[in-house]
Amino acid sequence: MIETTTRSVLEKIASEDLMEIWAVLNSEEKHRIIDAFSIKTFNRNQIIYAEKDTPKYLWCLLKGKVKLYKDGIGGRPQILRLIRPVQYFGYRAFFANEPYVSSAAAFEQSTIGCLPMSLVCDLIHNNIKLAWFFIGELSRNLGGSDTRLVNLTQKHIRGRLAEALLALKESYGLEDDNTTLRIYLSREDLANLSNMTTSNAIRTLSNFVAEKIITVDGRRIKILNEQALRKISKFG
Amino acid sequence: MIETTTRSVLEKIASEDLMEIWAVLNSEEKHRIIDAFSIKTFNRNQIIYAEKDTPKYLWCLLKGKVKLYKDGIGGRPQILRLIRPVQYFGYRAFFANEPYVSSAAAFEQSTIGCLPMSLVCDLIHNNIKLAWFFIGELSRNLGGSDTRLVNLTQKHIRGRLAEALLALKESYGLEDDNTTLRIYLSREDLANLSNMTTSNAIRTLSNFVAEKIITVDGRRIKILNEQALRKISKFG
DNA sequence: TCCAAAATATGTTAAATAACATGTTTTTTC
DNA sequence: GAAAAAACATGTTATTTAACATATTTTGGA
Repeated sequence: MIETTTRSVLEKIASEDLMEIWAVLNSEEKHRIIDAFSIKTFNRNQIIYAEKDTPKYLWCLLKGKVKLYKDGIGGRPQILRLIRPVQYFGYRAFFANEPYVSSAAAFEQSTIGCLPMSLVCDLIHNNIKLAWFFIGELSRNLGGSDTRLVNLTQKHIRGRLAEALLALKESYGLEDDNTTLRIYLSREDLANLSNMTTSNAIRTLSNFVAEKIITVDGRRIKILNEQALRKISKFG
Repeated sequence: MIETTTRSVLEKIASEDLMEIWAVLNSEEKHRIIDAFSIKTFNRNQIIYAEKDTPKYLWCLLKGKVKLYKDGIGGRPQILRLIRPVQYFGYRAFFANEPYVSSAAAFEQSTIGCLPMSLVCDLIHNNIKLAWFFIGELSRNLGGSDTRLVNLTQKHIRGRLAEALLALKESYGLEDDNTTLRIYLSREDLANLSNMTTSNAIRTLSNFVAEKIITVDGRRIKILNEQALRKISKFG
């Protein structure tokens, strides 16, 4: 039964982040959520929703890693945002009352919960705190998007790649060795994150290795000199 | 007295857009707004607020034209959004609980109302519709910002300039002749809107004139062939 | 009205980056 | 385990765009 599954998965997650949103609800409302909440598994590179789709659900990444991206000129994708557990996504277009302008896909196998937006709207009407949660999230995302716009348009290749590596660290953290990025991206994804061709991502990555700023072993990237990365990112 | 001024200016504006937000308030709440509302005039190029400032007010453009922009590498500004009457702005950073990441300045002499955000927050707590208004605005802006990111990074110069001209038409409309843009931007502002150097904005504008897509008379731009502009913008 | 400053215009050169070509390695699939 | 496909790597060339240089025109003050 879905309900049982939901409960057990949610209990395993046990994240304050996840729960703090719903903490404001009363017991009856919480039951409505648990009943409506369904959990799906997405495989590596599987699309969760696509541009132009009609938004219906609030998605919640429970486990795994997800990218929001948008296909541009000639279908060239640009990664817009990185989603980590436990974050909500996919609600913007619904709130704007438009079709999705971007797509979501799993970087790796991911466990994702979803809740009908109609229910979310119902709950917002009775819980101003839920409204505040979304106002805050949207505001932070918009600030990030504006900053990213300037960074991606004005920085040179090295600056953009350095920034992307720092963003990956920020979003997904490091392994226990405290140097290895806890995400393994293809060179293509790395390029789509940094607005450059795959060839240039490979080349620039090699340059960073030659300069002993990072090491690369397949898709495993170790950050040796974060200070240098910050400098390159800042200078542009 | 400010109150009198406020009333008289607001009566002149008489915009449904402006009022529909506050329509949900009761009489006592409306009085609180009118008392707290103050109206300022900004001259051409005058800065309304600057990056890193602490946000305190909800701004409302009553008359004139305003740009939101962000200084990037080497101080090169990028225009992020165009504000027209009657639109609200400057609230995002407050809601995100961060300093401003962008600045606002008047393109031309503008009349702008402002209201303490603390009051806005108070009102939101009692009026879920006000919360919905901001959720909607933030959501539409975020979608626009994501789309703009891809356009500015992937389109070539001609595409970016064509897009900028269409955006200017969209935001500020045309004069009575139904061809002349109702805004007179410097080539520099046009460049900062389209992510290119001033020289390239001038050059590309000249090319469009040579191709009979537009005419230029000083800062007065007439759109002769909007279809062509759309094609150039779309192709990239 | 004249001067200085800013804005506009245009040509030339240099730098950054994409596009293309080609080979190698790794991964997937049957 | 072999074949095919995908990913990675690297060199070369072409294109796009910025940077620079230098006039010319317009604008805003004294």
